[in-house]
Amino acid sequence: MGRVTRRDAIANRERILAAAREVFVERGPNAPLDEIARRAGTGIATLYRHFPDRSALARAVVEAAVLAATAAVRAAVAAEPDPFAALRRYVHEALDLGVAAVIPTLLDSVPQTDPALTAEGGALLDGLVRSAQSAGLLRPDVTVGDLGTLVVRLSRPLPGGLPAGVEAALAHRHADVVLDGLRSAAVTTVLPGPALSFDALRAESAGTG
Amino acid sequence: MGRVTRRDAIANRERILAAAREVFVERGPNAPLDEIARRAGTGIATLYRHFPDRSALARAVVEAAVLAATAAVRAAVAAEPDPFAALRRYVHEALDLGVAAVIPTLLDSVPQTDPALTAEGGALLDGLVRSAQSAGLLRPDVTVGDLGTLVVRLSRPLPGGLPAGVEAALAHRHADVVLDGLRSAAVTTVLPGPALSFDALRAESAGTG
DNA sequence: CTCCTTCCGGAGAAAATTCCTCCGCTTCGT
DNA sequence: ACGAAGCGGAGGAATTTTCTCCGGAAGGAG
Repeated sequence: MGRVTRRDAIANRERILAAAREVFVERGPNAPLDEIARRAGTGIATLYRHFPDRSALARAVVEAAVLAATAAVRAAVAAEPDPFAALRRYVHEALDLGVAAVIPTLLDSVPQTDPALTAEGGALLDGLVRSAQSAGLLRPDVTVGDLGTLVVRLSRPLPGGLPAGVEAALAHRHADVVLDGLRSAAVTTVLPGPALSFDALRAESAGTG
Repeated sequence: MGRVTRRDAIANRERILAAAREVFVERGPNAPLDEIARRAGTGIATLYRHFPDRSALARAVVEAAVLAATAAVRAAVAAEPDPFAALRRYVHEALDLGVAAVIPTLLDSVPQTDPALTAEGGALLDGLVRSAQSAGLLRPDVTVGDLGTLVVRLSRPLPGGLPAGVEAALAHRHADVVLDGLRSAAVTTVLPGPALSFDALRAESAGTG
């Protein structure tokens, strides 16, 4: 009894996930599912067939995003011996994947996510930050939380609707400005305000909706 | 015939404008007007009384935002002889005013805005950028467009709903990172991608909706 | 303090949007 | 070429959003 899934079905599922990632980032966790289907180039019924309701779709999007981000950190660490270079590679890669902003957007629409899911990527990134700081390459007053939220800021599309190509090019451009600001050599003032880890950020965000 | 406007009416108008600024930034140009009224602490009828329709409200919000931003540049120039310090002051002030992100959000929902409105602020900021670059303080490969869009990235609330205080503190913190990355001393690579002025940005954004 | 004018708030009908299922047709894989 | 799996879109139900109407509250002049 070959339990086979058809190729077009797999491809559609993939395109729906990608479209959902974009639309959720642009329009928030309550974005209309019709628009996701439209952007994926499928009918709305296909979306409902693959994901019985919004929360199932959200869950799948978050899971895919976290896995992709984790893989990107792992790849960056493997490819670059210099920890700051690894950080830099990760940031640009995360922008290309378009994977960062959707995670905080959907995390609290997705109850009881497995904490093990985010653990590995968080730990890897944290290690990268620490070793870049030990090597004197990354300014000592930033945290993993800053890194993550800066990438979120960089990867959200700007309001006003730029064409995708310009949007992406600007993001990489601005990432390089931010990365230059993150080097130890760039420090001119000690950063104000709360130095929050990922966990502290999640704890804070419990308060407001 | 004292043509007087009552004080509570003026106060309500102001609170609606402030709420609209926030809500438009968070939920986009089609945000429900009910939510704006609710956040302003007024009834929905009061909103409609002051602003006959969505586009009148949007127009008023944009106008107020542009005027406030222009005043902020002017004040920064007046207060700081050092052009980079003026830039820095402007960035932080713009974050406090919460005024940057709403402009691109609403600009194309507001047809036929007076170009003279944005002209002064744009010219002032452009002059500031140029003189900071001439003085060798600001990296030469950034444009006013970069400045503006970076401030937009910094002033949008992060997805996931942090409490307002944390949100603001993080924004100022990240602004300092970005500002350090904008100094001439920070340059490690030439910035990739398009170096767009404000006008070029507006021209680009005509394409996609 | 009182009266008149201006303004406010919320109810609720109408309009618009969004959800989500059903079923005839298409495409895949063998 | 046949059977099974998957697809798309129509369309009614449910939800959200718009926007007006009017009884009552609140500001301000005298």
